[in-house]
Amino acid sequence: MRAKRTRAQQTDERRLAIVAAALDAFVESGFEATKISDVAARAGVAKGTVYLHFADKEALFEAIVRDALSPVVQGIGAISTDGVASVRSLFEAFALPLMLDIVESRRGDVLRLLISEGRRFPRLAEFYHAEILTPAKAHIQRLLCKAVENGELRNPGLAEYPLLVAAPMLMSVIWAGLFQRLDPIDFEALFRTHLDTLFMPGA
Amino acid sequence: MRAKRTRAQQTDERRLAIVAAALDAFVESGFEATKISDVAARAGVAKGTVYLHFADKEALFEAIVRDALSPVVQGIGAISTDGVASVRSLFEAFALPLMLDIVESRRGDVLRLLISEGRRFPRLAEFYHAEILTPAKAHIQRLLCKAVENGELRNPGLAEYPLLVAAPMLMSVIWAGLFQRLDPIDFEALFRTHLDTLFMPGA
DNA sequence: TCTATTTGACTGACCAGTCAGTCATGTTCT
DNA sequence: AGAACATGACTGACTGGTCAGTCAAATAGA
Repeated sequence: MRAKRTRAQQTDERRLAIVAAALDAFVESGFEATKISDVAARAGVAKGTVYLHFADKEALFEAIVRDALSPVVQGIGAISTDGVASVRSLFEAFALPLMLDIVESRRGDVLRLLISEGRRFPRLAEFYHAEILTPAKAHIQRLLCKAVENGELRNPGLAEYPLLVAAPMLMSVIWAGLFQRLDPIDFEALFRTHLDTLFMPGA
Repeated sequence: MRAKRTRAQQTDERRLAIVAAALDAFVESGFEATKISDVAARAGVAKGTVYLHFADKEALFEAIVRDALSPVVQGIGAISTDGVASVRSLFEAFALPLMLDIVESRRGDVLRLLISEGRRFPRLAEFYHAEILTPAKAHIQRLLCKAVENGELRNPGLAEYPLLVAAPMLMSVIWAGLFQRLDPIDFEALFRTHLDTLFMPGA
């Protein structure tokens, strides 16, 4: 039994199929090496159809990266610091699963894609910086300041460099993409050791 | 006054010119987008000449990355731990300048290139892993063990994860490539804060 | 029927890699 | 020494193939 669909719905579905196919293809091959005909084939659509939805290859690329990243933008402010015993427990409860998800999921692929192609797409780098990095930095910084208040941080100066807290995640994403098959790493243990380094012992 | 050159010398010079030009071109545009004709033009040489020295575009790419990375291999074992007061001072004396050099020099460009193209060139990823990462990891680990003996490390468990020590460098390289122009970072201060986090205070 | 949507063959530009020919350099002979 | 010859490094026009983007024709919905 086949559900009836309006034309508008079909069009939307096609667009989503194209976006999903394009994400796979770009992640797999990078921008230059990805063929629009291949994206179309994966989406079960003719090449021309891709051009009904996106002006050109660059527009398609930027659209899928923005789409994939937008949910992250939403989630960044979600963690509340109110009435929480320790900042470390917050990190363990939220940052650790988030990191493991990013490293192992499609989001990690997108991050790698951005790192690889960012220089050729400065607008994308700007978008990422403005919409994700800056809020994320501010959020981490807020948490770190709270941790300093609580006397949880071994090095209070860390509050000025939230990027140092995030660096192991970036490294893990890159490692997962390039070396995990040669030399597997236990990312969870790595991240826990990182927390042990940041926070006072015996909390 | 023009020095006389033998044929062999001229050939060598041309080869070097091609390698240098190719490095610039690949760093600037990535593997796919780089045109051999452009490499040739930059080297002041005809396109065919490039193919007298390198079998194809991939061979040229691998050659320049290996060439650029080999000096790093040499230098890794050079730091001695004998009769040094503190491991931290060793890091400050050697690792900090090394890191600043990598972040700001051509070596950083090559590292970014490797991160971007590594998935498409597994042999290169393997080479980098075997010749650089593994020895570097072992070396850092040796230093960390010594630091544990000295009671210098705030978190002795860190000795199991030398990558955590290197993560800020990787992050800096990526930041330098993508965001430094939007949002400059003082890499030296960042790295010093990193050291403050790793080592006991008041050393 | 008539219109909006989709299709895929087609075009034009582009580029990796080739190869027949050139010529500077090095070698041998007188 | 100097002329005649041999070498092979270098050149760049050319080939074969690829692919982004177009558009006239086919198709499916209203």
